[in-house]
Amino acid sequence: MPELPEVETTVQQLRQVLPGRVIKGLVQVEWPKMFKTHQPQDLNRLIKGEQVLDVSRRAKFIILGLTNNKYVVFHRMMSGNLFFRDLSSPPDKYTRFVITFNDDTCLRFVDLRKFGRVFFFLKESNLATFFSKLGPEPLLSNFTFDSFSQILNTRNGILKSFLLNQQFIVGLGNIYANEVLFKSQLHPNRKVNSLDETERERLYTAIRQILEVAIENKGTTLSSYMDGGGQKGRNTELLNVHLRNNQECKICNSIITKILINQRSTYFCPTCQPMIN
DNA sequence: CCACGATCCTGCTAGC
DNA sequence: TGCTAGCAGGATCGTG
Repeated sequence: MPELPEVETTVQQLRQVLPGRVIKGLVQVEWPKMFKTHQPQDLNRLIKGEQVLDVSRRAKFIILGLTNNKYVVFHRMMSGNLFFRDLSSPPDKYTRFVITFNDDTCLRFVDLRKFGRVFFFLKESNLATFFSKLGPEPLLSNFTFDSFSQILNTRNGILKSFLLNQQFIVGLGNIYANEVLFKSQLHPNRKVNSLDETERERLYTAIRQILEVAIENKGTTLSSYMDGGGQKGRNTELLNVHLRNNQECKICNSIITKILINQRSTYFCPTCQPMIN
């Protein structure tokens, strides 16, 4: 899926076009399993006539805030995209459902692998409950080094797995976890509780820098990711390790190595990220 | 608490 | 050329 930078990019763009529009209906539902809280026909009835007030993000979820305290939440998982289109624009392949608006525009959920998910909530409190198990947002000011360090204190698993677990910190996926570890000069198989103060600081700083730069570049496009207007991200060429196995490290010319951690491909430089414990 | 595997899907590509 | 195994940006659930 899109990770935090790709979700944030989409949210910023949808925020410019969706607020103020009135929902006409939910149509062209061709994969009902994506709807996790309501049947599509019920959701159609619940959102019809409501106006979009705002578009926001929590972790990798995209939230449409509607009138009457209604919230539609999307998760794009691995291959999902949200495209704002005119009704008359050419069809997007792999469109799984469409939310239409009164002015003949629409929002298309396009998702090759059909892993994407849709949720609906009827009060902000229910939305908060839904998000309650998520860790902190790494780019918010309340994500301080001290708070991060406290989370690290309670863990003793593998570092890469820790970064991918949304209960501890949200927004990182496989690409950016690999890139963050490279920038931090930390081996992905390090134990979380083995990091000293300096290493924790490097990790904390890298998380924020990697994500911020990726957002500035409107995300990373590997194959299917596109932003809300159907544009590719520009961050791809900045990748230092992800998908670069058997290529030279841009810093030290060592050969980038690929290993598996939790069934996920993990790329690192054995020289810049030595295994010490 | 943690690790690991299976699962949900489709398409692309590397290798034979 | 044609087939197939393996892999892909994520998350959840069950088992040990």
